[in-house]
Amino acid sequence: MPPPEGLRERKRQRTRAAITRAALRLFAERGYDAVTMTEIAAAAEISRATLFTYFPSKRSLIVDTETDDDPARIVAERAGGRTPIDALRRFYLDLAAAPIDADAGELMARVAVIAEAPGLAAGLHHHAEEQRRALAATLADGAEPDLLADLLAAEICAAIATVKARFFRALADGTPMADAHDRLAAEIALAFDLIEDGSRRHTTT
Amino acid sequence: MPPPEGLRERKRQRTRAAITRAALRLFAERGYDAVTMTEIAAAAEISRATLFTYFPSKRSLIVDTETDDDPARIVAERAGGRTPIDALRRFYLDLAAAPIDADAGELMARVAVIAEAPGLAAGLHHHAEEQRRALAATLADGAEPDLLADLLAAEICAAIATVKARFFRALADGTPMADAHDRLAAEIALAFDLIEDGSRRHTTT
DNA sequence: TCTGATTTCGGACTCGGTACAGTTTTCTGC
DNA sequence: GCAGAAAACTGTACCGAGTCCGAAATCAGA
Repeated sequence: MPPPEGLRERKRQRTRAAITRAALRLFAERGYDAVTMTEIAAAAEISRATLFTYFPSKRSLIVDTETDDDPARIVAERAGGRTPIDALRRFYLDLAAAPIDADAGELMARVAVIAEAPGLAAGLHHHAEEQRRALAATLADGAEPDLLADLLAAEICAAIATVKARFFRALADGTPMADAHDRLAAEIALAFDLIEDGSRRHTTT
Repeated sequence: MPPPEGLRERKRQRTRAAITRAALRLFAERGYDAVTMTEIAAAAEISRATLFTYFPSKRSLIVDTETDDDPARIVAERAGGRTPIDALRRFYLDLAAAPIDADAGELMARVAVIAEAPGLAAGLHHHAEEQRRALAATLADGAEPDLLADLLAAEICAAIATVKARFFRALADGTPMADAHDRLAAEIALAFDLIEDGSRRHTTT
């Protein structure tokens, strides 16, 4: 269905696009916290109530959860004989190897907004916390996670978040996409090496 | 100054105590999210505006930041010749060995409230995030942290948070303080071993 | 007791988010 | 093409956290 079916759906997607466009523009102009939902609704030419049917929260306007890597799922669906960490390492290396398909300009705008929104990290961490919990449960095969599962899940999620943050930070600071992309793969490899081999192998201090 | 100086100061401390008492009671009765600041003010017999001069946010009513372990400080002030991880391991083992001095009943009430407050983790993570950033900077000797410093800081903070969470979870679930306390030391030791030696040494999968 | 500084107070305000009833638009079956 | 069901949109009223302000009460020092 190349035309996405129905006029209703088409309109809806157009409205949705108008909202994100307006929001991103306002955020870029004045910063996340200085823009109100009422203003975004006005800029997108819809009512405030309607805005909340498209996006359940202000945060959801920039934190797209569609492109969602879910560590727990990756571990649960790993090929036989492969360790959880190996599966995760491979997945994220593949992810880093793939080209960025999204609109680079829009992505950069998002990154820039997120990079200097102080009140935004909390929401991201909430999402990360759920992923961590799920990963711990998966590592424990669904049972109540023991200490090792909890620790491993926490370390893995923390490492992934760290590498991601460094990637986006680099982009926001002006590093060309190609360079940041290259570095990303190397950093992912080191992150997983550190988890598997321990810090003793990787530090001199 | 055994009488803390001045009638004003005495009154202030009494009011502060009344607020925390009222808040903790209400939270325990109905849960964190179901209690409003207006209700707390009424229960403490002060005005809502005054309540906000004693506690700047609802969260601050239960998250006492006074007993504050700061990893960055611990690393920065470690004895010469000791590695950062060693310093942290020792500090947290000592912390676990020390008896709990605070009022056990009130502490348990706090823990119980926090354990089932869904909208509370965000604030805690914000604090944790600042600690993580500070630790990374300290590990990098104040310079812009490289990947290794970022990863180590993230893993350490994640591990500490995990062990703490398991401890409080156990208490909230009814584990006697003595048992939870014993387990705490063992879990801290394993957490730091895992960071130093890597997961390969500690898992069979 | 008078004066000046703090504290407290009530109330109005902002902003994110929810609830709802009523209207418009689109879809579907005839 | 039309009637009615379904969905989307709107305005408005509401809630709770948090801020701000002017006025009143309270305290400290002389």
